[in-house]
Amino acid sequence: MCAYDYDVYHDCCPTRLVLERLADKWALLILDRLKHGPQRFNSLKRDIKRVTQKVLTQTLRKLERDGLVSRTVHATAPVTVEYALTPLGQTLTDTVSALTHWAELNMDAVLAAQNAYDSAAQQAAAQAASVHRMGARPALSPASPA
Amino acid sequence: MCAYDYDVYHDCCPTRLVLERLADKWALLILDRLKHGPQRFNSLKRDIKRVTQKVLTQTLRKLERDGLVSRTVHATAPVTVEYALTPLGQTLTDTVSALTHWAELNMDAVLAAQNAYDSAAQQAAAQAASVHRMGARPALSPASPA
DNA sequence: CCGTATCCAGTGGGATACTG
DNA sequence: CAGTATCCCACTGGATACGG
Repeated sequence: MCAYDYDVYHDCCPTRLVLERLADKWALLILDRLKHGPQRFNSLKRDIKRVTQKVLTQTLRKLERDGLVSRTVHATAPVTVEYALTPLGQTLTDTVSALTHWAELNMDAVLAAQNAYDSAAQQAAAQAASVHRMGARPALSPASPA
Repeated sequence: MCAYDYDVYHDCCPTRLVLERLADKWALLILDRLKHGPQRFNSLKRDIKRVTQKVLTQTLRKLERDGLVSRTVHATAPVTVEYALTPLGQTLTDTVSALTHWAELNMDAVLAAQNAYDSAAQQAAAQAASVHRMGARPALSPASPA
């Protein structure tokens, strides 16, 4: 994961470094929340369900390091920290929106495909068992026929 | 990772299920390669540097299960398998292209931001050490000054 | 050629407790 | 409020070997 491990990447396009950073569930979710304006730490934590402080902090640091998100500390009574998209980060909002939009639109189709795949795999497994002739792939989650 | 663990997600939008699948380095890379037309297994393996068979197979299975990629076995002498985007998968190509395109365009900016962040963190750490007054965040990779 | 099976090290990330 | 620190386990994904 070390960004300086360049010789590991000498044989492929360096955009993969950036892609790896973007290919992160939490980063995408944070970027998505930040589209709607600056957010405080706990606000993000509440918005993005089921994320722990540790992971949220880690991800925000990575995004800050990559110049996508800015971190502003307000020296108020109880310290207040605001996270916002940098200009660079804002150039990503359209793409992230496209991704989340696609997810919303096609969620049903994906779920249906999963069900079809699983039931097909299940039948194949059952058949292989009854005929007692192996050859069927176990698939991802065979939903054990018990 | 179980897709049926719905109660885990009852308090957030279910698109996250789809997003989690998409937020995968290898899946993105595969989708990107498949834009250019169907590919055989070993062709993909050669194209996508530094991916192991196991991981490539796993990722392809996930994509197949989600209905984004089709798997066609040709019963030739040495078995031949072709992977291609399904119609559903093709609706994602534009978004994936946008992502990789962004990565290419802004790679330099990201790298520059990383350097700036690291050197700033390094200076802060050094200063904190000399003044012997703690308070600086260790940052991600402080590039130990030692 | 296209996988699957097994082993195993590394790490992501959850739970929890503590600070400024 | 906004973190940091620690423990620790589950899972990722690499290497290797074998099978259809």
